[in-house]
This record gives sequence, C-alpha cells and structure tokens, in this order.
Amino acid sequence: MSRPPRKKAARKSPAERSAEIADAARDVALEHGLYGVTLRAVAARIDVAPALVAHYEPDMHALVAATFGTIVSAELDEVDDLVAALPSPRARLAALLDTLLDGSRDDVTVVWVEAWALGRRNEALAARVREEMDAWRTFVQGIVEAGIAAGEFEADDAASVAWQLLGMIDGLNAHALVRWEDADDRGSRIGHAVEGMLGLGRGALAAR
Amino acid sequence: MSRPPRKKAARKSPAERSAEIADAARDVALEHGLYGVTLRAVAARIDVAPALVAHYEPDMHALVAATFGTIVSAELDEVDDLVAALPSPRARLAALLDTLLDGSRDDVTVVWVEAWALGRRNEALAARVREEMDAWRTFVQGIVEAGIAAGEFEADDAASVAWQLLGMIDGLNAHALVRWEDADDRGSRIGHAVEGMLGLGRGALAAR
DNA sequence: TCTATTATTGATCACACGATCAATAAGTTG
DNA sequence: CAACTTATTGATCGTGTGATCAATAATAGA
Repeated sequence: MSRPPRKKAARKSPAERSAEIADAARDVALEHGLYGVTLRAVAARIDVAPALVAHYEPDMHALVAATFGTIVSAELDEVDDLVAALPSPRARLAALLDTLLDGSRDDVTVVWVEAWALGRRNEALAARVREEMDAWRTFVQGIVEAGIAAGEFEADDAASVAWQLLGMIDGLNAHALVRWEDADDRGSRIGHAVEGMLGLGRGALAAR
Repeated sequence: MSRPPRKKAARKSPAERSAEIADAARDVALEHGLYGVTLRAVAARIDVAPALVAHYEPDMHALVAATFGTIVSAELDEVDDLVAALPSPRARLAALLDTLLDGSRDDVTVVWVEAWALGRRNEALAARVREEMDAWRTFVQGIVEAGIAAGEFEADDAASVAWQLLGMIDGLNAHALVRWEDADDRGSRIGHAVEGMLGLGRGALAAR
C-alpha cells in the first residue's frame, strides 16, 4: 500500500501552492475530521514533503482553525443560496430545517463536533468557532425577524430563538453521528418544537 | 514544577488498585476531558509508574470507554434521584430541563462531546456511547409516557420525543462550551419548544 | 547567459503516546 | 524462617506529532 516514491514536486507560485494546501486541508477534514488535519496527511494528499506544508503554514493550529472556517462558512453560503429564493420566512425556515437535518452534511457535522472538542486546546480555533457560530446565528435570526415582521411568527427575542434552533439542529446531528440506526428521523419531530417556539399552530410548519 | 521523585508505591490488592485507577481516570476525564485520559496522566495522578496502569488496563481504548460510562451513568443516576420524587410528569420534565441546562455539568458535557468525536476512532467507546444514550432515552421516554398517560402531554411517539429533547439539551450545552458569554440563557427559550412538542399551552411548562 | 531569489526537500530534533518485558521487592503461604 | 507468588518498576521500543535547517534545484531578472 506504500505510495510510489515521490520524485519532486513541480515548483508553483506561492499563491497557487498556498491555495492547494488549503484545499487539501479542507478535503482531509471532510474525509477524516479535523483531527486528521496533520502536517503529514496534508502533505501526502498533494504529494509534497511535509516540510513544504510547514513552510506555508508555520502553525498547524492556525491551519486547522482556517480549515474549519472554510468548511463551515461554505456550508452557510450554500444553505443561504438554497433558502434565499423562497417566498416566505416560514418556507425559508422549513427548508432550512429540511436541508440541515437530512443527513447530507454529516461530514460537516463531524467538523463541528470536533471543533467544539478541539477548541479547548486550540485558542485560534475556538475564536473561529465563535465567529462562525455567530454568523449562523445572524443568518437564522434574520429569518426569524422577517417572520415576526410578516406576522408569521410570534416571538419576542429573535436572537435567543436563533440560538435555540441552532442548538437543536446541532444536537440532533451530533447524535446522528453515533446512532446511525434511526438517524433518519432527525427531522421528524422538530416541527412541533419549532411551532411551539414561534407560536405557530400544530402542523403549521409541516406544510412543506 | 517537576514532581518530587516517586519512591515506590505501596503494594495494594488488585481490587483496590483497580478501583483507584478507575477513579483517577474519572477525575482526569472530568478535569481535562477524555482526551486527557492517557496512560501517563492517570499514572501520575495516583503517583504510580505508567506501566502499572498498563498492567491493570492493557487497552487504553477500553479504559477510556469505561471511564465515559462511569461518568455518564453517574450523571443519569444523579438526575434520576433529583427528579424521581417530584409529583407530576410535568414537574419532573421541568426539573430535568432545569438541572441539565443550568451549566453545573459542563465538565460532563465536555465528556459527551469528546466521546462523539473520539467514538469515530474508538469502537469500544462508540458502543458505550450508544448504550448510555439509550439509557438516557429510556429515562426521558419514561417521563414522557407518564405524562401522556396522565393526560398532561400530547404526543404519539414518546421515544421520538425523548430523542428530540436530548438532542436539544446536548446541542445547547455543547454550544455553551464555546460561547460562554451568554451561555446562561441556555434554558430560557427551550420551554416554548417543549410545549410545542408536547401539545402544551404557551407557558404551561414555565410554571416552575 | 549569468546571477540572484526562493520553492522544495531530506534529515533530524524533541516530545507524547501506548505497549512490552525482565528485574525487583513486598507480601503470603508452607 | 524459607519458598513462592505477584504487585510494581525502569528501561526501552515503535509510532505519530509539529517544528527547524542547511542543501538543492527551478525560476526570474539583469
């Protein structure tokens, strides 16, 4: 299983190589989690000497933090695109829950869970985690506030509701990482909970 | 900061030493997380040669898994005791949410989060995590079923509701690990969500 | 074409991890 | 008191980690 011996990597511009390393780190993280993002693993993926990665990324903690940020902000952009076009806040919220709980992003969930754990030993990562969590909160809060303004939702603290929603989503996804058996019914019950949070009638959200 | 050189540990019975090691592993896990439960860290805590820990625990993966089980099942017992005496299912559920979301068990939350992450590389741990999650689900499900039977709650799948509740709780607690700033309002909004899940009127649960 | 810059490498360090094993010494049993 | 059992140890191995540095070779610029 040993790799064919590497000859010598083609010389590339710093910008290009740097981007290549960032991409490799992202791929490794999505495949093996943030714990898999090591000097040697990243180097191996682009067939380059470990020292080269160290040359471009003198601090692995920083690379891990940046990789987390890349993955998670891409996820947010993607979900934003998916949801922005929908007509009503209620439809946007329903679609948000749908896509985040359908199991299609379990690789990103691993990154989240490992970031919460790793953040305790990697301050740069912890800061980035807070930053990205806040971006998500802002995004969800926007939907909630639009719903309140449109008279669809009833709540007095949109930020708190946003945190609550994200907590529920992340918790359910984290659980699903371990108990795959019935991980698919993640989204089955959350509807009623959300209805309760937003003063909706029973089933009002499930109309998707 | 180096420890005074250890002379020689008193000879103890296998049962006693074994228990001492298990206790040390538990303490280390609660202080530094499951990732801190290493051969050397456990040995250092009871001032013993690392090889002795290895003698009693030939497989560190197993010790980590067992330590997780010890901590988490103790938590469940504790919460059970705290809640069992209460008169109504609604009161029991309210107290359950209260105690699990008041931040007094953040050290256990770290253990949970790290277990979800570590479980992907430690099969014994993953099995134990599933086991303990199921014990918690059974416990919460019991409260929910009692509430349904008593006519206090309205839900058609108590198991699903239990998973949902646990997911919410774990997610909110995991978030609080990182954003300490306003981690104290964890429990502020969950009430309405739970009311929605259980068909309660607005504020019906908050009467605690 | 010659020279200066620098992307890339192999070698190596220090550290932490789990694991193994022969040697030692404390306790137990006859 | 002697012989045996075994709890405990120090030493050591193999692996994986991040990091450093002098040497090399490819490119860019004069």
